[in-house]
Amino acid sequence: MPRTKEFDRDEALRRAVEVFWDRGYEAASTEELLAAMGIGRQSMYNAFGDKRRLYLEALRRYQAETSADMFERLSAAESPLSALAGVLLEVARQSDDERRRSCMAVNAAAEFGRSDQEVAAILDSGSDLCHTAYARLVAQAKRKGEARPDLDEQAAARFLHSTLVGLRLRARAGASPEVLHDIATIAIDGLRAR
Amino acid sequence: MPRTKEFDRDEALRRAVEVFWDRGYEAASTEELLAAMGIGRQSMYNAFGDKRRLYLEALRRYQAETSADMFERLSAAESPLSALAGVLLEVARQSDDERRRSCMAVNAAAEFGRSDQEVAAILDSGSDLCHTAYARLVAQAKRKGEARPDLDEQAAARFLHSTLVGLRLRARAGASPEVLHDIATIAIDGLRAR
DNA sequence: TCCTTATTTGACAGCACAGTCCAAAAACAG
DNA sequence: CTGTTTTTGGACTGTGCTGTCAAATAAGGA
Repeated sequence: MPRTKEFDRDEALRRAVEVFWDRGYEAASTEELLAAMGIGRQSMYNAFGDKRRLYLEALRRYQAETSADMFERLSAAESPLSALAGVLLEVARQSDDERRRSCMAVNAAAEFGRSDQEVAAILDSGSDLCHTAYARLVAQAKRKGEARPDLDEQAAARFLHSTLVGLRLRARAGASPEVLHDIATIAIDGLRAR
Repeated sequence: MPRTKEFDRDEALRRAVEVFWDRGYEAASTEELLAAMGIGRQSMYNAFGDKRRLYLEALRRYQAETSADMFERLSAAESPLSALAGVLLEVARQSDDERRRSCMAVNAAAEFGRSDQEVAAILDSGSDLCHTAYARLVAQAKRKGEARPDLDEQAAARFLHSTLVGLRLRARAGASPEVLHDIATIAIDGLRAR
């Protein structure tokens, strides 16, 4: 029987996510990655293929985890609109302690645009998931009378998604939690029925 | 007397902006830059110092030009709120023909975060300029009764800035003009007095 | 104990990159 | 035409990068 692996693949990937999240794809060197993952060169190439595949896997994992978090937060709230507000405000809150890393997916979109098909596909699927969730909540909010009755759910969902992206990039650019709080508040207030 | 320069420094910088805008700082190689600028290696090093200084100069120039455009657009409109709407909608319109490059400043913010002090300073000054312009227009809109009277001008200005950033990144991520149009419309409608 | 098989380790190849050096060309004053 | 001064182009340097290779190592099964 062969020698057994000495490292935990999942844990190593988790640490690779951190590095890519901080530094992006290009700026993250393999040596930096290996140091953070705590494994040797060849082990990484054996387990993940190459830097690019490691990145794709890291991006998929990041998206899966963060969207799971978000969906949990969306379903836990007492009302649809406050659930959406909660998600936006959470980003504003996180931006301080989370070392201003923004969101790995937002960074990926900025770094690659649509130049990389696989990256674009991963990001698109994540965006779609968010979009449907937002649209459903907006519809609920309308039914409950929380949101303006004339609101187009699809358009509002697109707006919310864009707002989150903007929030995260403003956070990366150094905006303070108060600034981000303002942004989130105005965005939600604009949807509210008055 | 010395030999006279064979190239137009301004034109060369203009072309460097295009390359950095498309590809960012890291991904733009000097050879790519030189080819686009139409000059030799040594000429670039003589005229601009090095790649980093060229980038900083390109970023400053980009910001000066695009904000001049925006201010013109903001002052030309018939009403404050429609001026703001015009700016947002212009981004939505541009995103098609402009080869999905988003905005060089947004890309720079994503690429560098706050890791580069000089880049951050350039971006901050641009953001400040936008912010004051937006705040003034929101105040005007309130006075004219176009905007909600309870609106906080500073917060609304922050919101508008974040919305623009979001729009541009969504454009880079591949959002269609219709999607961007929706985002812009909902954002402005949220500020409007009803 | 020895053999098979997979992982680890360290060294190394190949490449692309930013930046430098130097000789040749070009412009103009005298 | 000559001398001075700057630009120019091409070759070159050194460095850092990703990815590979081969030998050493570990873990069981025969």
